[in-house]
Amino acid sequence: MNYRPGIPRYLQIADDIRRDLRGEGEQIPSEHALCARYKVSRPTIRQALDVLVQEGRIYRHAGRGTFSTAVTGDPRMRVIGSLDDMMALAAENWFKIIGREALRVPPNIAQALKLPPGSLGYRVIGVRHSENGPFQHVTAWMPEPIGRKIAEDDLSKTSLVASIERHLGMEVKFLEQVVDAALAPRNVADLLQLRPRTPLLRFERTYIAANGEPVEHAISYQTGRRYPYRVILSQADRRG
Amino acid sequence: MNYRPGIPRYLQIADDIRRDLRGEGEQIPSEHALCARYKVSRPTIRQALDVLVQEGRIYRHAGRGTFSTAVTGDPRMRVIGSLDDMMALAAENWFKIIGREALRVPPNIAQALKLPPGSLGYRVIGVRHSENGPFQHVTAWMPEPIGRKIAEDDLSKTSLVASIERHLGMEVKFLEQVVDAALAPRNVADLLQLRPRTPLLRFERTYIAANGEPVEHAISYQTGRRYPYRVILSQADRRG
DNA sequence: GATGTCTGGTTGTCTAGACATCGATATCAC
DNA sequence: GTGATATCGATGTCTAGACAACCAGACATC
Repeated sequence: MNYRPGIPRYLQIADDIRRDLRGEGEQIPSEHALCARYKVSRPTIRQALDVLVQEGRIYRHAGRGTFSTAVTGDPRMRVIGSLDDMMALAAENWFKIIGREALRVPPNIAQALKLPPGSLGYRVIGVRHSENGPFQHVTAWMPEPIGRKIAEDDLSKTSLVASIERHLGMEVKFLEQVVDAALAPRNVADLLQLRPRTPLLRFERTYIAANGEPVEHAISYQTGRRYPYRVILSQADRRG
Repeated sequence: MNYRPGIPRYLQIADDIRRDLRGEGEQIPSEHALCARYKVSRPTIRQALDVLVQEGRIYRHAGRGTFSTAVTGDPRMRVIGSLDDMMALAAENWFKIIGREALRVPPNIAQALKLPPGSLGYRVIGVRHSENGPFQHVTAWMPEPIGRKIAEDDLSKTSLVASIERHLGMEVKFLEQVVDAALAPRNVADLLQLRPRTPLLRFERTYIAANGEPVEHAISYQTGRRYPYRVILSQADRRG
């Protein structure tokens, strides 16, 4: 294998092994064998395998070996958190902006964004459409400096979080979310072309950067279409 | 530091560092300094820090240092997947079983559990209660061999998945979930002491073991109480 | 004052092993 | 045959470094 310079070997090896996975629970070569094949030391191989374990594509069993998981890859099934907008599973969808402006933040938003009460914020309201029509109503707030930076961006195709990450130069690392079921408010029902009092999913999300700073708070209503996702349970999740 | 035998050092070090985290975005000692403090080599320190990065408690910045995350620890806020029953956030809750029996599985359940049509399965129906009353209605199916093994377990205090993991000797690693909003069916509304046509969250979950084998499929209705959780977004999530 | 450069410290990647522990298999004793 | 034991190969943990890439701040230069 010829390694491309500038890219860590363990990532290149992980990519190579991932390509070869059959996804049928088969055993993959031992770490020692992979050392020989890729001509690297065992810690490097282990680092590559760690990536795949983290992705849920393989699992290890001490004393037995390493195996690929037999999870079928339903393309609609995404790992939670893979998208700003986790409802955006339709192949084609776009965001229609209804309003974007700088405003003083209401108290509950100020608390979520850790801003002083009465601060200036930036609000974006819009509706997400698929080829079948509108399916999501979003009200997003962010601190005013962030809003000013993304003000010129075209948000119809990219996502808010992607735009924020680019301007902030920092990874968005956490998503805190509250979900419940609610009957469609009048204005939302109108925009989503639904009868009033249709049951909807209501998400309240706060996106948080790696340093713990909240960067966006959004309230969204989704139509009752089914909303599938996959969670990879990790050991860390179980410690509580 | 005195290391306890039988427990990997990197885990003991991670525990020790975690205890000292202030959670205010402060810089923690450099890896070199930690090597000196804990008298281990740098790869071991890095392995310990990897655990904390994975948990979202710290983040690294190449060339600058390592910092604790300033995420406030709302105790109601749990990492998704931390519990079999993610609604079980109430300090006290218990599960009242309405029925448990071996039955032929309906076609949609057979598909989810990857069983041949018409196979024998094991069904558990119950209601989860908190001190405030019933809040969740569950219909869980599992393959008959698994059901037989857990048949004698007391499920009122433990969770189904914990029971399955113990009997199976394998970790449950994936959760595939579909969520939507629905109006309460009559029988569910009765058992949850709600008016008919109350909007409810409806979850359809498949729990999958590390080898890809489905071990449980559950359909549950939750009352409209708010349902908060935290997601740690990882790099792996973004590739999909 | 603004810009570029050097420097020290940090994390990122990688080597070449060592020993421990676990699990399945084969062998041996009964 | 059956059960205990030995063995072997697998992953798990750990050492003691090396060099690279990156960042911030000090310093010199324009």
